[in-house]
Amino acid sequence: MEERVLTAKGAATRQRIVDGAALLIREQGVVNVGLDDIRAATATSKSQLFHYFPDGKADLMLAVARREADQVIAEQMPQLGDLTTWRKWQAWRRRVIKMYDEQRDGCALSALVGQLNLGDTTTRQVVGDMLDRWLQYLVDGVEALRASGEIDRSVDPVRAATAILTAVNGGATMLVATDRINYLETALTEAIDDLRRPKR
Amino acid sequence: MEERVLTAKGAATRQRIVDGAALLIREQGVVNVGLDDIRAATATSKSQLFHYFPDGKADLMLAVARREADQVIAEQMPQLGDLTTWRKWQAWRRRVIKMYDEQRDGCALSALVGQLNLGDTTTRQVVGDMLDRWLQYLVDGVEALRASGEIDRSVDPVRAATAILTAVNGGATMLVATDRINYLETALTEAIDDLRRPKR
DNA sequence: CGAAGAATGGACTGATGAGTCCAAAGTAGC
DNA sequence: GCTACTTTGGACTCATCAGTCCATTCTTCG
Repeated sequence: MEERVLTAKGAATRQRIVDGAALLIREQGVVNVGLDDIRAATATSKSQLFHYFPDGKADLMLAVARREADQVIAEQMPQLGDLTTWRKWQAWRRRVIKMYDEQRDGCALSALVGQLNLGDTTTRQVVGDMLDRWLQYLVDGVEALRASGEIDRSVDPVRAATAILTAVNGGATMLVATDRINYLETALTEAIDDLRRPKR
Repeated sequence: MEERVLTAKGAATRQRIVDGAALLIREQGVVNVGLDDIRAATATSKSQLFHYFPDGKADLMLAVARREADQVIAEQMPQLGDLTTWRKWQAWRRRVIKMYDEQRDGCALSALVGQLNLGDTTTRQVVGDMLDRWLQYLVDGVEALRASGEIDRSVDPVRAATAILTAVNGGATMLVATDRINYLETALTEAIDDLRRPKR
């Protein structure tokens, strides 16, 4: 739980390990990355790995999970944080699609989600928190559109935001599974366009 | 590639292995299931595993993948195959939500998708085919609604079906990742309800 | 029956990979 | 520059697990 006392050098090494591990895992998947691979890729020794992550691989994987979860949000900025007009929503949409299209090898989220051990509550927490933050940005965005009158009053911001978030995640999952981007593209576009369709 | 000559007994054993492996994997994830576990759970011997799956674990995993892919479709029947009225769409929707809600431990699809090795083209093919079939049922359903005038002519069946399929997959992924069903419930409901909202 | 081939049992091998350990090198503050 | 602590190197252990091999028991069918 408690972080040990780390010197600047130590902190840098720790970070190097997490970053290197994250990269390897994106490229090859959790299963195919061993501590020795990480060691080699980050120019460290076995003892360093266990020095900075006393509980071993699980510990390190959790650190990677946290890093990647933050990354997922960070990659969408600044657009995600400023969904105040229809035009900006479109910019975010394009950004997301482009983002996943480019790094189709390694969607950080999917690598995380897909390969977590069933019942791993800590990782679940990390992912859950990330999704909460993500959802909140979307809710804020929908509310902004509603406030400015760009979409109908009858739109429920939380429900709409949830639908959009799910479209992104579903699209990303299917992208990884099938290497086809069209699910993401279509579903996200439809979900956003639906904001402008009047409810009945 | 070619199946060997199997006696009835042999075929039964093979099936027992695939079924047992599938169950174990749903419960514990691919990573935590070894050939010895499968051997124990199915009352078989090592030589049997390699007799029926000459290429070893990868071979067996592929058989499991195929089985599970079929299962995903089969579990939604007969509703999925007869989405001809609005009422039937609702029945299917409830069915899907209930299905995932109950077996939240082991969504066959997610277990598959999440844990496949990156770049495993054969598994990708299996998943891709399954999604194609699934999508086709949805497209047929949307077209039926359109033909009967229950929804607007302007609805694009393929796009709408894609959005719905993505909602299910995204919801399922997030269910596994967070143990929360609400993403699936909300996103699927919204995606289906959007069918009835007039385009502009 | 009686061979040919299918099905089964289970010991054995070899590789891999997580985690341990101790000793050495660096660093900080007094 | 001395002591306490952090950081680093890397060999070693031990368990796990996929895959091999051969011997034995069934089945089928002429």
